[in-house]
Amino acid sequence: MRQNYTYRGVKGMRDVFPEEARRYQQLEQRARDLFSQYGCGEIRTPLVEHTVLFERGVGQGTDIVNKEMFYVPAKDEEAGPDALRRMVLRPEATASVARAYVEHEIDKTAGGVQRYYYMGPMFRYERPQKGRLRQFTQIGVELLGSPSPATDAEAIGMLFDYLQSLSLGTLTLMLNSVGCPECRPGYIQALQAFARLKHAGLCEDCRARLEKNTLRLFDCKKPECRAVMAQAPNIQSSLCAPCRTHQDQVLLYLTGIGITPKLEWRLMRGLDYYTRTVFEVVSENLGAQNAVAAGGRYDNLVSELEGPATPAVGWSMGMERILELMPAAAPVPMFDVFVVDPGPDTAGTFAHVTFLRRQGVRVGLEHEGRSVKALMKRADKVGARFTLFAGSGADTDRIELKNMASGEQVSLTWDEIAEHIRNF
RNA sequence: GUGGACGUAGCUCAAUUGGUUAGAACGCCAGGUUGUGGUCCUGGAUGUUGCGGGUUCGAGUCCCGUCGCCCACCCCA
Repeated sequence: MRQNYTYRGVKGMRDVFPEEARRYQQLEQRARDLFSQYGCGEIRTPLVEHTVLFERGVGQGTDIVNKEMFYVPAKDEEAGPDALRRMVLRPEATASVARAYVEHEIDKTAGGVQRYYYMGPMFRYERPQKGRLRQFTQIGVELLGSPSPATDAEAIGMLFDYLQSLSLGTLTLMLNSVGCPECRPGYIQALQAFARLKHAGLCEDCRARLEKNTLRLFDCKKPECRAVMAQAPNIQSSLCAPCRTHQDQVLLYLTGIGITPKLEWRLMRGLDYYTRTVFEVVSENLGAQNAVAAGGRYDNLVSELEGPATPAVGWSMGMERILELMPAAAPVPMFDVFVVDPGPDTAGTFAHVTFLRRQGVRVGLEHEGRSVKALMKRADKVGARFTLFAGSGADTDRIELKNMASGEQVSLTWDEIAEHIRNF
């Protein structure tokens, strides 16, 4: 990698070359196939949104909004109120999906539960480290319009099935409930009361969290704090009856499809919009950034965004983190046939090759006029199953087609080649 | 934003207590008689040792700065 390069790419943003891009494509394909089985259709929302969407949707107090946004400067001539001139690169997509749902009045035009999946880049201005980039890719699912615990289970089931099909090593699915506006405030108060009593045993960061983001007290990694928090009041016993029932039902549905999440009462979420069910999938092989996917129910987000009361549930996963866990697949050959034509005049060969390509054959052809030996090496290196000797005197009707594995060589006309390869 | 490591050919690494033309494997390129690969053999190319400054007779080796990258914190996918 060149250092000190004047035109280098932006920090925390990667270039993906074909070999790796193929891995992304496989994940995407698998997602499209599976999610469509669940009746989900793809939704594509813009990479740029008004800042206020995330301030309102994700939450004013969250780090994502406070320090991780990529701002997009507005042009001077852009008119409108201030709020609509401030724009950012999206840090996540749930708020965008909810926004689109409201903006297009989907509840009126479509009716029923809306089931979407999305995939694409997200942007967060953070210091890069293992498993964390400034531009990263998420695949996510959002199911809007259903309050049913079965929908929670369905969303989790999709995620589970997806990850299961990728052989990623040991993954742990953790689940919890963060309650609702009815029962959560009471719990937070109880938690605060507890933490104030234990104030002396908490680290500096946690003392700050205590006031600003009480639920996040559980996220501290310091052993002292963890020890203290292990004694903290359990949100599970503070849940109101409807939340309690909801969770029981989710677990019941999950059990029915063979999924038994680990109930983790300390699991909270960093985004404000979650209600009731929250879950997270972690791997032990990812270093500090160990979450592969996370999500939950957000019954109030749509109405927060001036939409109709619309309960919803969804999740998203980080493709790069999944890729990190996936063993690199064996490289696939780029070509069926590689053409050996040392030149110098290759116009005829070029035309024939195009003829083959138009028949769907993947043909490799170099125009640099290298030696036969060099071209053969290349053919071998790129894994072509066949080589085709063209050019010079014998370029009229019959050309030689060599099977690279067996060494067999046959003489064919250009018209016969495509079929010969297809039948192999 | 905070802390800690690291930065030598395309890649992975080496270079005695600072000492003279900075090396190796792999990869790449070219050959090994006449247009046929994978193995083997021979030969070849590439580095302003990230950049800038300092100490020194002399620095890839030490010091400072800077940029980059990595890991961790914070936080999260």
